[in-house]
Amino acid sequence: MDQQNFFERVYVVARQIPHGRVTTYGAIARAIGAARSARMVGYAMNASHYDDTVPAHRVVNRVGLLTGKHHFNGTNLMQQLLESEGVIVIDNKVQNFQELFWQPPIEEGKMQI
DNA sequence: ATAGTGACATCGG
DNA sequence: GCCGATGCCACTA
Repeated sequence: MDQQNFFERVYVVARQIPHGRVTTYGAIARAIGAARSARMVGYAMNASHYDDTVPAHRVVNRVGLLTGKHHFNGTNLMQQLLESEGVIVIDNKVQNFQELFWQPPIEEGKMQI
């Protein structure tokens, strides 16, 4: 299928993020069965700029910090988008991150649970 | 084929 | 509890 590429797999999962929720790079990495490729998830997100169907602004690091905001239109666009969805963001950090955190469906076949 | 890089995560001091 | 260093894997040059 299309998800033969690592990037596309990341996009598929990222698109599953519910509106007003956030997730982490590591969570996505695990969801696609590449728990140790969290860095690549962010890398894939960078390429997602060509695909506006990927809500990269809903993906943050494990502490809820908007590390990738610098890659957006250069300003607080990422924060604005999150706040627009009801996510409180203060100082580039997601508030209630633990509550808003959404765990993507783990592909059980890819990873041992 | 090798080397360098990166929007993370984890361990150690 | 905070800061520094290391590991990790896929992509690009």
